[in-house]
Amino acid sequence: MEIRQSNREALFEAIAVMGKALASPRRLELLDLLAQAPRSVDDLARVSGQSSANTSQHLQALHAAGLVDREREGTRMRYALAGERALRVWLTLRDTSAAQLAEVERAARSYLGQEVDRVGREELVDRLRQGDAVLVDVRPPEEFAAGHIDGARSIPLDELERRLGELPPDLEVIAYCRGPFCAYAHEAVRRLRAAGRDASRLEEGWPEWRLAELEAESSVA
Amino acid sequence: MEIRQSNREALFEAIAVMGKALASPRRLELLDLLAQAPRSVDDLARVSGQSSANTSQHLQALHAAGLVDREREGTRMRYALAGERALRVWLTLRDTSAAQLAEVERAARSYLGQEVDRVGREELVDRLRQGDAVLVDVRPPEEFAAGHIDGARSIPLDELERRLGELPPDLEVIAYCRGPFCAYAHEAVRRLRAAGRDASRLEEGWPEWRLAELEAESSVA
DNA sequence: CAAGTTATCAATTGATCGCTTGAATAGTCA
DNA sequence: TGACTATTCAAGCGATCAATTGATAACTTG
Repeated sequence: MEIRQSNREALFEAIAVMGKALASPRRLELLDLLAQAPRSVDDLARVSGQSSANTSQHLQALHAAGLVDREREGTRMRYALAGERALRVWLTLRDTSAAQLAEVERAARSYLGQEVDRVGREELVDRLRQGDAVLVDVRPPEEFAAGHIDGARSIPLDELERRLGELPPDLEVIAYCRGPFCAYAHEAVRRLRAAGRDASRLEEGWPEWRLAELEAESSVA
Repeated sequence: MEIRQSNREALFEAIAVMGKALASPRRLELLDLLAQAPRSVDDLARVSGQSSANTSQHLQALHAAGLVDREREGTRMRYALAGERALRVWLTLRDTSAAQLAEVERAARSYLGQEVDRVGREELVDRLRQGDAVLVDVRPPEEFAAGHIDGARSIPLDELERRLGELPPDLEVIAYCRGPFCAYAHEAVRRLRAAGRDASRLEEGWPEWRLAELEAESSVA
């Protein structure tokens, strides 16, 4: 009886190991970055503006919680999200907190700036099939290289104005980035509009698209 | 630029509010109980073996994180899981930790005892349609009253032997309980087998069944 | 092998968390 | 109104956590 109870406690304690990993804003930021592409420790440290030592510690915590994998690559360590499951945990937490906590909504709106026109997944597919829109991935090129929506072309946000000429002038531009809480696509649409182009953003980003693909595959199989 | 950064940090901090709520084994246990049925504070305190004050504090933390709702009911406060979203967060965390962390698997096996035959959702539906099995909910009656699988009959675990006669002797008994990490159905099957009955357990419990129903509804709509 | 890079470790500090205890509050019912 | 119950509050203590700093270890390249 006593044994039963301690086993039960041990079970919740073991689950809480993963919960604890989700309790720090820094670690969530690392998960968010890793959802785009695998990266090295000090790459992540630089992008997230933290010290290497601190970043390394957080990555080890995420690893111990089963949320990220790691692999030596010569002199550096390559960290990556631990598969579809880890991605689903992060997106579920993010979306649920956005739905349930007014403060998340508020912080997101404040970070993203003025809202712009947006299209959903099905509308995007239709538009591309009809050929009256072009899909642009405005994330940094390494992230595009690590994976992107089929049919997208890569124009990082900071090259957008310079490379406007590459975009067929008669087509609407649909931009996407890291996800619904990433400011890149919003900013891209605002700049495209300022340049006189017809533009809108895809509601979701690459991680959401990819998870949907993975889930569609496994439900077929 | 600075403003942008602080907004971005604020966003992750706001999301981490929900993450922090998932960082304590006690709170996870409360979520697990609330996934079965709404309950009052000291009901939860009694069932989870904690002091009322401590339980109340944890429930307030879960409430502040948007994971549980509460409502006054006369002299007591009725806490309930905050809808489908909160349920999905908890089940996702639980299942992902079980898949990714060996320690969770180990703790679960140790808590559940010897494995018994099990059937999946589709098999259950087939068997019930064919009429060669009877579905039994072995959870406490309050939980059955708060919601159960359509077609199930309620026989709480501690009344099982006494009420064996209620079960048609020529049918296999399929038992279910709070979920895959609840020991009731396992124990019920072992006792039924010991009594000479053909028995197996449903792989999932009521919360998983309910979430699947809710998701099916919303994907149709 | 030596120099340089990348990652981790170890020790420390201040902050936060978890739980207990005892008191205060809100609501019910005789 | 007064006794009673359920819940919350407030203070306090020990444990854990987050971040910094400086040192160490692992690996590559010249």
